[in-house]
Amino acid sequence: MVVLSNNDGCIIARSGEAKKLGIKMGMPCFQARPLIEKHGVVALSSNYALYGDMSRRVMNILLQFSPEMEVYSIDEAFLDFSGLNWSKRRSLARELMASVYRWTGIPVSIGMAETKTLAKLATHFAKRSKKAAGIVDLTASSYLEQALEMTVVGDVWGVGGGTATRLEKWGIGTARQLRDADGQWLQQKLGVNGRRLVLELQGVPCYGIEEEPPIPKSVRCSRSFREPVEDITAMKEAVATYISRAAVKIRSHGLAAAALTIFLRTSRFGAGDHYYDAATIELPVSSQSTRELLSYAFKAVDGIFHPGYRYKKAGVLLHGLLPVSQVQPSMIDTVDRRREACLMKAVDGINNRLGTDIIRFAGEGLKQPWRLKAGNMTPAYTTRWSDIPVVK
DNA sequence: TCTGGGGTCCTAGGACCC
DNA sequence: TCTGGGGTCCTAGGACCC
Repeated sequence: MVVLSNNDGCIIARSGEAKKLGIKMGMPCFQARPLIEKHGVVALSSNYALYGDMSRRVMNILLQFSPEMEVYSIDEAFLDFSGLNWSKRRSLARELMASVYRWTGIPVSIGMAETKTLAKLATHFAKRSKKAAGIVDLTASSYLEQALEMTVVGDVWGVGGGTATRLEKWGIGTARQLRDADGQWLQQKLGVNGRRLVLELQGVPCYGIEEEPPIPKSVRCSRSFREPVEDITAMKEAVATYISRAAVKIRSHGLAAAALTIFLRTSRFGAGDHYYDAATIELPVSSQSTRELLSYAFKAVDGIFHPGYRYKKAGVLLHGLLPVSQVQPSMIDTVDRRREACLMKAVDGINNRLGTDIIRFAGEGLKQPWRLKAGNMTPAYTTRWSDIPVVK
């Protein structure tokens, strides 16, 4: 089985069997099509409502095992187990694994170590080793050397493709060699991140547990289109939809945007005309009102839209985000911000209670033919009444 | 024919200040 | 002949993460 990205474009998750067939991460779906058809691979559209909800359930269980927890991504979290001895850690980890499995049906693996980088490395082995039974503890462990030796440098957390190639050129091919590299020399080569990498691998923590999710500094919403968009009305509908999404998001954090950027692009692939352009507008007063943001966004689209191109993607960025309470008002403001805030609060309230998009802006369009395709979606088992599993 | 989406951090260089 | 020293802020580009 494989899971596809938005628009059923790329392969973004694979079962063990799919990996064995040679289907690569990030591969465009159409390239994998022959393999998929030949071996009867099930290709599912991504179902973020389901994944998000299941993630939230898992995280809530984890929270019961350590109050010091950082939700790192949709399927990863860091927990602080410091101060516990080996046997206590071990039994807690086992209990945690069993609880998540019992309450959600999701198998998890656990890596423990002195630093985040080493803990990530430990999970790598926890996931793969049969003997480990899902738990690997590298804290003051005799296996640490072996694990570092067996890890290629590109698999270390924080080492991407480009850095891995450079490191290998300097004769650093394994995590162990990276740990033993000269920190000062590496700092010259890779900047402060190089130094942190070495220290973290040596067991000196450079990154703490971030319990509070940080307030976003920018919010982006962009999508590829199902069919290329050639008409400015459809383009404005799409941009309005993205603005609307992004605005809901900043309001949920109590933020206002000082500026917005709109970008349009044709396909990045193949021959023919490639076009990309972006326009940024600084607002006279920071705003979180969809209506106001929309009026500027439309002006931006007018400025960069050129008929004749087959646009494949558009997106919006809200930046310069600041808590509403810190927004600098203007003496010559033309917007009644109190009224606007009441309106947005009412709209968000209704949509929260009755379902996303119950109320939306006319500019977002009705038919929205450019909307994503998702050809093989699993039901939203846990977030939609009509999709709820039935016990027979 | 068909190729995702959303973030953060760091650095170098330029402009500017006293 | 010779031309200081110490900062901050902003931006673009690169790298990384999931």
